Amino acid sequence: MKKYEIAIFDIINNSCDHMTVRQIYEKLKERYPEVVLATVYNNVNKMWEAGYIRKITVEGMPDRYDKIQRHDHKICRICGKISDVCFDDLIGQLRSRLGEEVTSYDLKVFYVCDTCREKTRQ
Amino acid sequence: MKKYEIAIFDIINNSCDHMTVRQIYEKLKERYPEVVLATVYNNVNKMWEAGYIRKITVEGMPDRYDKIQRHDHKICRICGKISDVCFDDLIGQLRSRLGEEVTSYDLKVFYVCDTCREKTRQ
DNA sequence: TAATAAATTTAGAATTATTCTAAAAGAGGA
DNA sequence: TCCTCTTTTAGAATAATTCTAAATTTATTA
Repeated sequence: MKKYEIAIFDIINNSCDHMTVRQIYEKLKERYPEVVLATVYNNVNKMWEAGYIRKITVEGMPDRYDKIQRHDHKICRICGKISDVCFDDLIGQLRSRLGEEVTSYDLKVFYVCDTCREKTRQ
Repeated sequence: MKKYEIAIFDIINNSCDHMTVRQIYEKLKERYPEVVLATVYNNVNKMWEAGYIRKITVEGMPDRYDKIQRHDHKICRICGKISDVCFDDLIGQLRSRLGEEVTSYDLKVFYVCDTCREKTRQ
């Protein structure tokens, strides 16, 4: 039986962050100090291929993993913080433009978060 | 005067592909065989920071660079091919939902290209 | 124009993320 | 128990990217 798959799945699903493999690994080590980084890579890759989790890629950062349910992301241009945000589902519009072979989409909105706006203000 | 900046900028703007640093470098070497990879990294980084070019990041691929003018991308789920596509500008909608601090967005549509659909069919 | 300052380029090492490989460890069934 | 299949591990390998310091080029200015 897979020892870590469920644990990793839970970490991804119960965090409001969007965690990198390294962060998942650190978190997992709190409960299983003996676990190894490659195991996390193995598991997230399989789960991602199987469609249980979502991968989000932002320029200059390592890949992050996220729960699967539909939502979008806003990313602070300055500090890179990623937050969930949910716009209307565009899949219908996109399909009517491109055809049925559209399977999904990825929408990231860049903005400046409150903290960074304050800092820049002075 | 910068020797390579304009050349690199032209390569990015005149290609219909979305080139990786490596590809830009190979292309640039056709004209300047002595150029070095780090130079391409230096230049694309500066141009990206200055906002002259766009960076596009897709999971599992190295970063790619693109012209700045507004457009979206469709990416084949199977072979990874990236093409330009232009949907209506969403910036207004996004701002009205999130506020004026929205600066830009990135929309990628995943689909299955004709070639890959054929292959999968059999 | 010579001297100096500033920016760019280069070479190569260093870092980081990720994948790969082969061996070790588990688990379940015959 | 023996065998097979899967997961985990350790660590090497790869690939993308950044960093550093030196060399070269370009710009500035006295």
